[in-house]
Amino acid sequence: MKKSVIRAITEKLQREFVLEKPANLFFGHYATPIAFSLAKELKKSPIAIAEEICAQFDTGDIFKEVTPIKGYINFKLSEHFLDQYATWAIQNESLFGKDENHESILLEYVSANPTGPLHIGHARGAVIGDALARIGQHLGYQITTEYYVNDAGNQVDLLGLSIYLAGRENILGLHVNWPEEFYRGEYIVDLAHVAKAELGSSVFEDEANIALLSTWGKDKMLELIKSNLADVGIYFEQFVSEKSLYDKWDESFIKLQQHDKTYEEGGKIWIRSTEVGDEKDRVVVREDGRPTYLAGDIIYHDNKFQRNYDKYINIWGADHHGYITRVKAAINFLGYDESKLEVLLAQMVSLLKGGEPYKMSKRAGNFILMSDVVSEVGSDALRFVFLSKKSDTHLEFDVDVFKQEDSNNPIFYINYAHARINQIFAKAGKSIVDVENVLLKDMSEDAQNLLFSALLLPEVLEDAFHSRQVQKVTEYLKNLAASLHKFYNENRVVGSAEEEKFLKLFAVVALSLRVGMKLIGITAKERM
RNA sequence: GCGCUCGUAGCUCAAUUGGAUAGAGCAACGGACUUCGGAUCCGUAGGUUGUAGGUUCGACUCCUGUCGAGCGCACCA
Repeated sequence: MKKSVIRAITEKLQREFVLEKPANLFFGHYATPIAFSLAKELKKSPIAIAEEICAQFDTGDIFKEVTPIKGYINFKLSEHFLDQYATWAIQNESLFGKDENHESILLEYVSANPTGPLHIGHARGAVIGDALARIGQHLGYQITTEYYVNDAGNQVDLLGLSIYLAGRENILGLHVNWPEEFYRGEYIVDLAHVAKAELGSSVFEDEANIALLSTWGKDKMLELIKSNLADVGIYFEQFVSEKSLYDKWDESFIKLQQHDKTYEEGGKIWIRSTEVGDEKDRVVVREDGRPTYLAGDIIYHDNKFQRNYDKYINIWGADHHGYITRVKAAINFLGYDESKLEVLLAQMVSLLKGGEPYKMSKRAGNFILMSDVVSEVGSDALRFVFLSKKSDTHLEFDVDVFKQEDSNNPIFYINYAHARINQIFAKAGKSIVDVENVLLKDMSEDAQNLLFSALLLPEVLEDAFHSRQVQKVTEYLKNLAASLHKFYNENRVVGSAEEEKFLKLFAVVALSLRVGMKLIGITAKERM
């Protein structure tokens, strides 16, 4: 819809312009403030320019009216145009909102350490990444989703040690001196019991088995993470193991050396990240020859860029923000265009329970499991809460309040609108094919506005994806549902003279609700 | 101390990325059905967009200062 409008206006103006939607539909469906920017150039008042431009347009197929108001140029679409689009949309549901972008994008998200179950903070990035992937794919982008598995390093070792010690204490009944840092939480003890069943309790008798328990535990945790994700309908196309990339270190290291971006000092190898604004240079290989985490990420991003995507999106928890400069530096030093990497930060989620703050930490056992919240409120509600907020705002909510949400939950509100439309069709004894060719003309202003809103989904999706702000979709769905409920309360459908027109109109609304919900990972209900 | 993110109605959040009168939901109050499902709708009230400047036709949005919150500031990941 927007594209047709832009094409028609470009034909007349022969120049770039900003097209926006007026705050109030009373002005028109679309508007452009171009007269303001032309004012200086033409040395005339915006109001005069707007009037002149409007005179160039003749009302025809697309526009019913083109009017200047206070310097803005407003476009009102013709019913004929809206009706044609509506008919097409109803008859081509699977194509509605589709587009033909060809950009290829590698989307990496979640990538939580395989040392424990996912917690509520991970869920935010997970849900946002998944929605972006769904929307992007719908718009034609070639999106590959990927999970980077940190299966090497201290954290995994610590997991093995924690299971080992938990086994000694809980299964062998031995006294254990716990180190300062280890993984707490009952899942470690559970793991120890599973280890006993699968590996035998003797595994806890020799500390040489810690390495085995690390690998074993990591695999178990990855399985658990996958099932946590599956519970909210998230499936990754690829998992990339950090460990498996270490073979390629030499290759990446040579590139860095060739560009003179590393140096040796104190027996360690450093990367010159200060050259591109980092606070200090970073160690990539320790004195004992073990690579640091950053080395792993350098190889990984080298590997990513070799796969030659048009763009790379990483969704990280906001606590990793300080890491962006380093990784971008590395990408630059490897000889790639670091602007192709976009890092979206999912801000911290602060949870309250009964007004008490919850401190979330993976190392302490005191965090809220994503799976607990999902089983309490369901996947749909969890998704909707996270998708309704910009990812970079600090989000705070009380679990108890979240649990209470039932009829006040916006999901119910939207589903109700969708189910309601189905009920009306049933009541009228008609189906969509009976009304899809009805001409939508001479409708009230309200009906036309509702139709226009319902047809906006494609451009909302485009906007949401471009700006990487999925809350635009949930916001749209809430508004569309509200418009439907309002219209329903003010207009009798079944039995009225305009029954068929309204049914067709409602069919378009239901279509947008259904497609929009599907793209945020929620299935619209036919009845409630 | 330095850096990143954020600060909008009592609460939780939007605001077409620099555009027209800053909008929703919750909470509060007052209304609307012998109903196409009231799980809905209508109305009232609620704001100096943390604060002080600046940029311009125009600022919640951009710049500078300042206050406050969260998170970082590893040879952990």
